Amino acid sequence: MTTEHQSRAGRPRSERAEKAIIAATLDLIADGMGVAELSMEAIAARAGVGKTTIYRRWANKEDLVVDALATIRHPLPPLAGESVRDDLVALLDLARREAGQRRARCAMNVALSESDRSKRVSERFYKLALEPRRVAMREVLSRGVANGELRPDLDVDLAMALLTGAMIFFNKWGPEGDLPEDLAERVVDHAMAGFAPRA
Amino acid sequence: MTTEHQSRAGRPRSERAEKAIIAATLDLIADGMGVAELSMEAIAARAGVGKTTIYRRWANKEDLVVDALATIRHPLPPLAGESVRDDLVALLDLARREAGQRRARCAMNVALSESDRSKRVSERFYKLALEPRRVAMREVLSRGVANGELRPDLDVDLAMALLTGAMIFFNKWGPEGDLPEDLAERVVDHAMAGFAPRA
Amino acid sequence: MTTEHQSRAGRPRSERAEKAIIAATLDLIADGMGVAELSMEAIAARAGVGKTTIYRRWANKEDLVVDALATIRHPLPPLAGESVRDDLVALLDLARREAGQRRARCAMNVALSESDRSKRVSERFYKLALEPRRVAMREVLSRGVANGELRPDLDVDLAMALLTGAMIFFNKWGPEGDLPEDLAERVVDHAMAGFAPRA
Amino acid sequence: MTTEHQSRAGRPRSERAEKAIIAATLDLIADGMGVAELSMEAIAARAGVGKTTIYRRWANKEDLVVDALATIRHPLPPLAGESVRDDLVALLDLARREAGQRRARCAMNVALSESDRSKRVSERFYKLALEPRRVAMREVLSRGVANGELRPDLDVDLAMALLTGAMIFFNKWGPEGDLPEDLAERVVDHAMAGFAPRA
DNA sequence: GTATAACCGAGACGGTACGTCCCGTCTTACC
DNA sequence: GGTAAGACGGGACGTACCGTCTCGGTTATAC
Repeated sequence: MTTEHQSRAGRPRSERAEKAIIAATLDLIADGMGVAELSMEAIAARAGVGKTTIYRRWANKEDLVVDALATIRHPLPPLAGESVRDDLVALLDLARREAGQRRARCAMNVALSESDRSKRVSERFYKLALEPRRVAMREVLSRGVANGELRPDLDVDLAMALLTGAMIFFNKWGPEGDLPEDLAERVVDHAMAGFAPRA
Repeated sequence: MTTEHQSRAGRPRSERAEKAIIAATLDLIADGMGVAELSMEAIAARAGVGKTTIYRRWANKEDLVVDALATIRHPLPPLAGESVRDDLVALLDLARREAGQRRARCAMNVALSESDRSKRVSERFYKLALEPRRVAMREVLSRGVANGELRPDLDVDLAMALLTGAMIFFNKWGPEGDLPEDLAERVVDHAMAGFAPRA
Repeated sequence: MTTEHQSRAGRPRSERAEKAIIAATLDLIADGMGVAELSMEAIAARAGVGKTTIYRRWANKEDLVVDALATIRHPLPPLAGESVRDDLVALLDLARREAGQRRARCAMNVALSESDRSKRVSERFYKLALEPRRVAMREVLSRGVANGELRPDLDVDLAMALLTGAMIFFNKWGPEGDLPEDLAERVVDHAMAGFAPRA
Repeated sequence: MTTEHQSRAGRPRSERAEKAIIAATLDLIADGMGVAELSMEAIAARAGVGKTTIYRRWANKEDLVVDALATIRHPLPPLAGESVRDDLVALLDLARREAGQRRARCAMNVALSESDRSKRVSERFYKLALEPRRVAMREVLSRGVANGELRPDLDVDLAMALLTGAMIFFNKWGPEGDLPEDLAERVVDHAMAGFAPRA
């Protein structure tokens, strides 16, 4: 028998409250607020919750924001695994599509913005949102190197920086409005082919 | 009496104060604050200036930050113009070196972070800091396309995104401490050669 | 089966908890808190008891304080009954000695202080602590009037106010530290003799 | 010329705000609140003032309350100076009349209540409200001793305690409603004559 | 002997007020 | 008229308690 009753003494914390807080936080962030403009009192009010209930779970605003952002699911796209090119396109196209969504976009901004001041925020976000994709991308590239689709001396980290960085750049300073649908394809093709003239 | 000084009546604004304010702002940003955490009262105190003196010149914090960041010089490196590869390396290596400097790094962070919250900050930063380099880079690439160093169907914008994005990426999520000295070279070489196996 | 115990079903209330709560309350009051500063959570913690256990017995802080103060014993001194003067001295000297005790002193303060805010506190205190002494004092004075020790037209209530009031006054605004040992005697002598010059 | 300009740098504090704060405080106290129930936020709101403006002047609620109570004028009654008896009656009758007024009554309660916990409050109140009367009463009694109206060995402090204490007692535990109009006279007469039968 | 019921401690709940910090504005005296 | 100083009304911060509400568990009587 495994009665490993982990429950602590006293009334257990309300799952309902927790969800309401996270939801309120994401709503307010998506409503166009930056992390700094976002107020705990507004979150509490919107969630129908006392401030205490928030501070019992998170020590400060940033911690809450991190966890809230972390709850946004960033599922990996299905990778066919047939060609490196197609898999990379799938991965990058996910980023392109997310750029059009308020929540994901804000999450990215927040993660980028806090990096120097509060390491924890960006590190946490990195772990939860970026890491899985980077792992997937690394596998795709490594596989490519192994099976000869990519050149054997490829610097995988560098290749990832080129691909990911390009998407970040377009996200930030790309053309107004939605990014072109074939952007991911073109980025991958250019990166794989290089700039050199075809021999 | 006809003193022809066009200046308005009264005491002229103190240049000294203005400089002190800008300096204090940059110092505080470099001391690890985000734009939101940065406080006008702290700037005024650090600059030895009344808050009035700040608000007379800038309507709010953001405007001040924009101008402060703008004062950071972002000189272009000398470009030999002999080969596309060398010129690109020179441009990217500047970014690598700046990543080691507190001020420039923080400026970059601020610019990246504020993009949603206050378009003006990141746009202004783009104009002042990135635009000139992008123009230079575009020239280098276009010249390469023209003279056959690069393949004729190269998407120059996309190539710039790959190169710039990689540097931004390393800046943010690269290894701890200074970036390796040959980073720029390796980025350029990989980008130009592509990932495909050498035929 | 007809066990005639009237007690309701279920676990009986813990006498131990009740005593601990009262003790904790008095301790905290004696530690220099006013009724308002006194916190239920501190009482519960000090008593090693859940807040529920307190609120099950008392509806609010005031009720608890009232009951706690009521548990302080205020025994009457033995009255020889031989002379009005000696009996009055005995009664007043009790008050003088109590002024030196933390608990009794604080109880007095609380009773005095809460009179407007919460009538119940001061009324209850009056009933339990002052009333018995006033009854005794009234008897002493009445006996004196009856047996010619005191003048026949003496206003007994007023005489009691003079005597009691003087002790309260010294309690509150008297000299620092313990009151002089002969204070009760002197108060009684002055009150009985009056201020007028001896004929 | 006496340009002893005491003014400090910066904008001077608003007398208007100060008065509004004091008035709001007294209003709320008179509206039946104890010191503890009284809230700074309510005071600020009622006074149309930011909390900062209050805290700039007073460190905490108690300090404010003390000063607010102190502003209640407690003018001395005119003393004819013809007889000790009449002057004492005048002094005590003032206390009787004040007992009927909400504000003065609350002030007294507050002063009494805080004595143990926060010495400052009661000491300050004592200085401002009670001291002047005690000085006056002492003078009256001393004059009486000097000119033979009172007996030469009278303990003036003790006499004052009897008189003042009696009034405090009636204030607290006297009959419901207003005190009888001739109370002061009767207290003084009893105290001066003593309890002893007239020789 | 086993339900059942009221108790117990712990501690989370929605709130209110605290005293602090900073906002962007206003108001002085001085230069 | 510009300047440093600093007060202004306002709003959010994170903390402390309020009095209420669950929890899992204990301890009695009642069946």
